[in-house]
Amino acid sequence: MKKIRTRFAPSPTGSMHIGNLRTAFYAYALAKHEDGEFILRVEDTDKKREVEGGVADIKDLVTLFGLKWDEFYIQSERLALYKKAAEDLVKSGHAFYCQCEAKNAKREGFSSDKRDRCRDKGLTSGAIKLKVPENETVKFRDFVLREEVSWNTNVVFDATLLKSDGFPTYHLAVVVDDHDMSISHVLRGHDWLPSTPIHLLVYKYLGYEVPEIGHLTDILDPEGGKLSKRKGSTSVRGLLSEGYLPEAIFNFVILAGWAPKDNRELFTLEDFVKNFDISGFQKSNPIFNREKLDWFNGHYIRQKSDSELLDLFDRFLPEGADAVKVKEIIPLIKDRVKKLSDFGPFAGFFFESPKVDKKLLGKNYRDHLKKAVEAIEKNISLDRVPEENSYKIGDFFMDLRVAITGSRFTPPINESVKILGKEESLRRLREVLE
RNA sequence: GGCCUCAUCGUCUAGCGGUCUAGGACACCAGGUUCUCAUCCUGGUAACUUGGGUUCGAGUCCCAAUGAGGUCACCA
Repeated sequence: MKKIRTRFAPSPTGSMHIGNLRTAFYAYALAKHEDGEFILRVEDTDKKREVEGGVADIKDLVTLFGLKWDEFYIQSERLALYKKAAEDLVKSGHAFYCQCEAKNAKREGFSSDKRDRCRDKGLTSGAIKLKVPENETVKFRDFVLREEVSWNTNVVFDATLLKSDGFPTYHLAVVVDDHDMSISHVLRGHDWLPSTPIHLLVYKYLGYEVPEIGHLTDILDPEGGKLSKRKGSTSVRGLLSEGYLPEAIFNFVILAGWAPKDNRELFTLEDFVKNFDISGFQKSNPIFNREKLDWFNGHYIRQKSDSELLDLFDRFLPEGADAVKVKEIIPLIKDRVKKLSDFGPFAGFFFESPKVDKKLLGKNYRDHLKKAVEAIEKNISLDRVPEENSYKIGDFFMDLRVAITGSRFTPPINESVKILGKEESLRRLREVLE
């Protein structure tokens, strides 16, 4: 059987989106499940949109999520290849030079002209465009949709293959590279489906064998439409900086658009590769569900050891927080946080004296707190105070909680007082009693 | 608007002609554990878009309508 070779081909044009990352996971699993090869290819053919450090960022992220590429390519270093292919197409009569001004899609809206004016001018320089034939049928079987998709070439436009600056467009580069790199399965976003007939024609005219091609679903925004960077953070970097673990992002994202036969929910990359099956691909677009991501994140946080968490929380700690104290706090908040950035909301009171809203206190709070002060001064367990004074346990601890932390929802208050220390605890109680 | 794709609980999904009085997960609700919150454990509410076919039999196959998404650049 032919070796499976897939590629992840992002553009260094901005921060990576979770949809792109998901494509990488799928492509990786598709190859590795069959002991195939995974190739990383940077598609930097639009020099206007390229961002500084984009390539390094892609490599960093792919590595962070545990994907190892077997080969690495950068399209801007392969320009001669594309130029040759484009010129070959002109020679064989399937492409032509064009010197028209670039169209501005934003201004013209949807275009109706499929055929280019330069088609038969016999120009010998400029951009190179595909000469699309009239009234032919092009088709392929999509391995994700498991369905044949076809077009009449009358609806396909004379796409630009080589720009006048010598760089290829996606349409040319993707075909030339996938062939040159012996890619067996092309996996890409749904948004590429409408331009597939262009690629099919290029494959045909270049005499290349067409690989398996599959189009993935788009992850949708809860408001409807494609995920946009404006609504919520959907860039991978953004999620990471909010305190989501790579394990959680991975698990969440692979399950948006793919599902195992046995309803299993928890996957590591290794599990995913092992269980991967093409028939698990979904056909309809999933909606980005923050609650489920939060659940995965909480789950994976709880899987971590306290010392691992100490490192993980590092970026989210208040100014000057010392490691010894943080280490004591971690067991108390581990079951409570959904994101690493929740450290502040749950444990901020350890580092900064809270403003206590007296309205949160019960009517007997003065008695409760006085007795608590006495107990702490004498090093007596706070657990004994309610029974010795016939206080309702819940009421006593709630007043103590509010006085110490300023909130009704906190980690266990007894342990918190111990971590906070005798001095500081007494200081806070007395301040409320003043 | 043309073309393309899709359609099971609120969300992610299982289901690939009879085993579906439709299963799981998140969320939600209720109960238990508990000094609060949370974790954890129990239980519960909740779905086959509509209309035609095909078939002994349709969530599962076909067609249409409707709805949703994508695309129509010398961007990817």
